[in-house]
Amino acid sequence: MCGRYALFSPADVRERYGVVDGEATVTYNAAPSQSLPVVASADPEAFTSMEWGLVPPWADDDSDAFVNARGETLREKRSFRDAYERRRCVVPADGFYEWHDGTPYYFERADGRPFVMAGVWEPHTPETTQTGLGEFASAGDGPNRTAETRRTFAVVTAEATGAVADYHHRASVILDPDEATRWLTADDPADLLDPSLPDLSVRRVSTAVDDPTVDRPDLVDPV
DNA sequence: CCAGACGTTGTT
DNA sequence: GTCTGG
DNA sequence: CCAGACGTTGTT
DNA sequence: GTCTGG
Repeated sequence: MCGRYALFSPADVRERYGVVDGEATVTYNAAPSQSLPVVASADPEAFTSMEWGLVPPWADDDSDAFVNARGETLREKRSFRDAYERRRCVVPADGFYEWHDGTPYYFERADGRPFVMAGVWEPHTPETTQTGLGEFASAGDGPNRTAETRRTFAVVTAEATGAVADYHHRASVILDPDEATRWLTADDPADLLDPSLPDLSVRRVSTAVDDPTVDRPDLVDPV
């Protein structure tokens, strides 16, 4: 956890978490490297698209991207400290998937409501690549054009509690609306990093979810 | 001092 | 076995 | 998280 | 960029 989730009630997320701007597309199979809606501390009332897989400030490319960041050490680790201090975010979801002995399970809140997971984000500007060939350099952009800056994020994890602990020892940090506001606006909301999960229900789902390119509503149906 | 790491997950 | 791509 | 690739030569 | 290891 957490390496796959679903988000299909963005309107409910808006209502519960006070998100008034931005777009959020529905997905039943959100996977790392995809562009997904998050809410960033810089703009706590809007969905913003970011790529799942935080590229640390010192890294040149995606090969050092991190899907998760451990809450226990988030404040100290070089890869995440700066992001924790200045660039937190929350990641909206209706539920998440967990694999156990090769079988996928879907977890959602017992009350069926969507929630948000604690995250951190980091901007990443790819190395400007020089072709050295005039015929390519003249194809629209100046030779010293700054490459497009991407925004990348990681989901914060903690020790699993409750039903999830029977399946995995790690789980995403889930925040209720008040906690989400604090995560996005407080100076040092370290107390939120030692959470207990809300009541969750779990059900076995189809192995169709294994393939991260498959996206359809019945992925969350019980089997 | 410089070199090299810098991180997470699970390991049916 | 390990890395990349989604 | 899982799935799928993982490579070379010369090439009109 | 910054920290750790040697």
